[in-house]
Amino acid sequence: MPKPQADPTASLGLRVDRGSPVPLYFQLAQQLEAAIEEGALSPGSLLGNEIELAARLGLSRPTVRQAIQSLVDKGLLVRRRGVGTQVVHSQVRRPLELSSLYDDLEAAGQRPTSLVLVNTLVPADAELAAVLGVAEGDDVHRVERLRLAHGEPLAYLVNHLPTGLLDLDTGRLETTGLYRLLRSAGITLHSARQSIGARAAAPAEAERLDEPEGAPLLTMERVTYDDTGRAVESGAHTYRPSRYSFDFQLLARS
Amino acid sequence: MPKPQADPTASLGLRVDRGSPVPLYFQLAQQLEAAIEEGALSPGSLLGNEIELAARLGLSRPTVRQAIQSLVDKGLLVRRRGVGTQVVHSQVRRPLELSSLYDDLEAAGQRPTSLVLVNTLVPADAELAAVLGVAEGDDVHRVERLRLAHGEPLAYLVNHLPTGLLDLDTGRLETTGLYRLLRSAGITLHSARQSIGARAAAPAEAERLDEPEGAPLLTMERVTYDDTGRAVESGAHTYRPSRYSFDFQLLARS
DNA sequence: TCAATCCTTATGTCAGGACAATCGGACTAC
DNA sequence: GTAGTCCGATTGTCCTGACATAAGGATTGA
Repeated sequence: MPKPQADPTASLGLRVDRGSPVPLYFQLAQQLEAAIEEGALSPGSLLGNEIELAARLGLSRPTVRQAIQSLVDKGLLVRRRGVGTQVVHSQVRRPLELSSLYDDLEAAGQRPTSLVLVNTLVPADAELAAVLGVAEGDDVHRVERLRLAHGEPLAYLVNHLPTGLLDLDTGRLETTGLYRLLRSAGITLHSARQSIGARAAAPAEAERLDEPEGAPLLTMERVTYDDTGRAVESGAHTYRPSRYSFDFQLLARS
Repeated sequence: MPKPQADPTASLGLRVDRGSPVPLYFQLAQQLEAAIEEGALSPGSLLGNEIELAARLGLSRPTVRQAIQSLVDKGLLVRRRGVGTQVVHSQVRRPLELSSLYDDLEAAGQRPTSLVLVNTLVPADAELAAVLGVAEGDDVHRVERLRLAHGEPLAYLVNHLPTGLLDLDTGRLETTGLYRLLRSAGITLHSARQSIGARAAAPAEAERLDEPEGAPLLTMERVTYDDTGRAVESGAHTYRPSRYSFDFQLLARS
């Protein structure tokens, strides 16, 4: 007896363009992701088997698997051997990214502004030299910024960068994020080591952020590396906890 | 002229056991990872091309690629078309995991202890019912714990769980972490939504954690989902920032 | 009625081959 | 000398085919 088990991908109008330079598996992954995002593939529904899907699209099974796997890695799908592939119905789907505060705020529609307080060269002390991988006493960029949202101070950002990577134009620092500057200088960001904590505001910090002395502050220290393992940035940030918190989603790795 | 360009994987004594039920790509990935970890493959060195490696091990290229890709996903390797595969030389390699505070402390050799203050059933209020996906007024587990390290209070943990998933034995809660209990109950943890912030300690909180009133506290709120998208746990934790911070490594997703 | 066994179905693993795209160095032409 | 071009090396993409493994339901047996 033929099961009337509808394959939800059948009615999606999926198609791939073999003339496009975009890889086939990527085209498929994008279309599936869009379908999930807009609800055309409802959470919890089975996806219909890979073989059929491959046949329907005129693709090979490995290609289809590669597309599906990329969505599994993103946490959108779950595969079960012997059962099928299922749309996970998670509330939020924002993964933890290597993103800058600026981008985060902009995405949240907060219209962030930056005030560059300091943009200069300083000799690296021992600790800074160690994390950035330069010699002690070598010049490094030092940037201090105040990030505002809706005209209110939100965070105080101190960053150090090795010289020679990019030219830190104060004007551009005020209109965009540091990560975006790094990327547009041809640097491939690879990983970052972060530490998030809290402490009481020292007098100078308190004044900068318009908080009372001793108020709790959220702190983040970070070192960012490019794909060669070279440290490209180190930062020490303090946030007003009433205006900012770190929100993100974790995925269980396999 | 033959290039005397030594393939560092040649001298590693790599071998796979076809009789083992462990997938071949996984065996290879483990051996490569071990070699990187112990320094046999030095940071920055090229890995030698996939074709040769496959031939040497008697594997097909897709299998070797799968092994390498898994290490790329972990951030240990970087591939460059036309160049080769390179060991990234990063300082730390701990990824951000879906791990419990208990496991983290244990891994750090801190010998954590737990004090279960409350372990009972309470009716879910509107907010809790919404995040856990139960009806308002339904009974849910409520667990309050104090986590100690070296006899000093470290964190105060409040968790809520739907009923019917597992039996929360107070004794086991004191000797292990909540995540481990969930996993051993056959629940596959899939993702978690986290929010990390800070605030001043209220009088009751301050006393529990042995901090002065108004002291800064690090806070974390979390909802954990299993692979069907069902919420299996929700927690509100407060940490003493002098004793704990969130340390982790982020990877740029492709 | 209940438990063990078989069967179907789907994903997981692996092989071997082909061609394209890209990087970097060497070579060439101006 | 300098810029453009070619070329070899290596990974990226894609194909076909095969068998293994696990999950779940159906069947069969006590």
